[in-house]
Amino acid sequence: MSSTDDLQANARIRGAAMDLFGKQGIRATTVRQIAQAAGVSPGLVIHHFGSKDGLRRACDEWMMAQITATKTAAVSGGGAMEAVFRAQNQFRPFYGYIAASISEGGEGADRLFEAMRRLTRDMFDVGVPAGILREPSDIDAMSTVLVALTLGATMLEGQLARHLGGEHLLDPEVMPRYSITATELFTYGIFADDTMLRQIQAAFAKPPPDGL
Amino acid sequence: MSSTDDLQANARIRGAAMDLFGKQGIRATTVRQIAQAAGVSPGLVIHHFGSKDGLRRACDEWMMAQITATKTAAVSGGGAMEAVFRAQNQFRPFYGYIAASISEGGEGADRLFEAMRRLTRDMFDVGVPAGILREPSDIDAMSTVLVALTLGATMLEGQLARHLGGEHLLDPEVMPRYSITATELFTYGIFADDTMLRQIQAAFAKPPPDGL
DNA sequence: GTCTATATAATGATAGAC
DNA sequence: GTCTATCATTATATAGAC
Repeated sequence: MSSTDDLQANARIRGAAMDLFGKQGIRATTVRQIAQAAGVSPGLVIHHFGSKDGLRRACDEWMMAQITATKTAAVSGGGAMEAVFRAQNQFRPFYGYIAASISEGGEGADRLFEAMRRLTRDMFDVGVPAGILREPSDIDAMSTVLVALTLGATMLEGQLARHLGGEHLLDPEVMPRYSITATELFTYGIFADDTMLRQIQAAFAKPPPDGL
Repeated sequence: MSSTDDLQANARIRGAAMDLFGKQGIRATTVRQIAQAAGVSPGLVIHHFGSKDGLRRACDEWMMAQITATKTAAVSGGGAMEAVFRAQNQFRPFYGYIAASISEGGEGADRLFEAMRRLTRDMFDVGVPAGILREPSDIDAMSTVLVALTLGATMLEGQLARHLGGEHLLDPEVMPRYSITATELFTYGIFADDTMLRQIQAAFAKPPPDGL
């Protein structure tokens, strides 16, 4: 019982921390706020995790465990592409925390970004042979850029949602408009043809004629 | 002379603030750090701007002035599309600050995001008739999403650059790979065809069959 | 395990000399 | 205009009772 209660308080504190870290940023979130949200005293938070940074590390490790566990399940199960998409959606509630943790740096940030990049790369490895995704010319770079764009947009969720007619990305007025627009962008791009792409490829292929 | 020196110190402080705000975030940056970077005492920073928040407001206002000034120049000058692209590039060094200011909220954040969104929308208004850009089905949503994606990626510059083989986005090893990949994404998208787009459009067009 | 103090460090802001 | 010294506030972390 006591060990069960312990685990519950532990999990409640971690959950509250990930929620607030994701919404306000890690530095902007105080131990007192976390304690209040979890319904415990500030002292208990430190008692369990040693320090605020220890709590943050615990959040990173929990998140990593979720990602690796899901990846294993996705690979072993049937319907590979659906599983990969499901994995992406499954983590959307945590995008806020992931983005905050990565953007504020620290030890776990690199591993967390790498895990997300791997997840996205797996999506290409499965989706290209399946005929769902086109093959990027630089699959590692494309995975990296996609993760940065997706996580980055999460950090600006408030502005995004406000301009799309709501408060949060998951609001019923906002979500359709965002999903359709993002999918349209990832289907057709924004350029009418490949003129710009060839210009940029050419510009970087040879040493520039003059400065810059 | 004295007034000239005053302006110089003022500008130096503001410049140091925008640099550090952009790199570390506003909350994470201390008045002492800004003072040291600008080569002045912490007291002088407060003396000139009243408070840390006053300094931040001054940065927002300076940034807004730059954007509006450039917009005017771009519209009045010839070669509209080139001017718009030039405007986008001109602000890249400040993307870090813009993203930080917007993501940490406050008074100026909304105006700043709106200014960037207008700038991007103008790009479509000029680029679509010119045959350079395809017409999005929801041009306001597309402008908003593009700004969020672009600014958001800036916040993760460190990770982006690290995976692309360098330290900063502007490094000579990193920039070509990033530019080409991003342009490829914005030219071809990632999907092989419009299957996914039609699925999502259909899913949101009618009330979902069951929960969610 | 959990709470209530309390100690300590860092930060934004002020006051007054030059 | 600029600096040094200081204050007041806030936040993390500790200590000890229950």
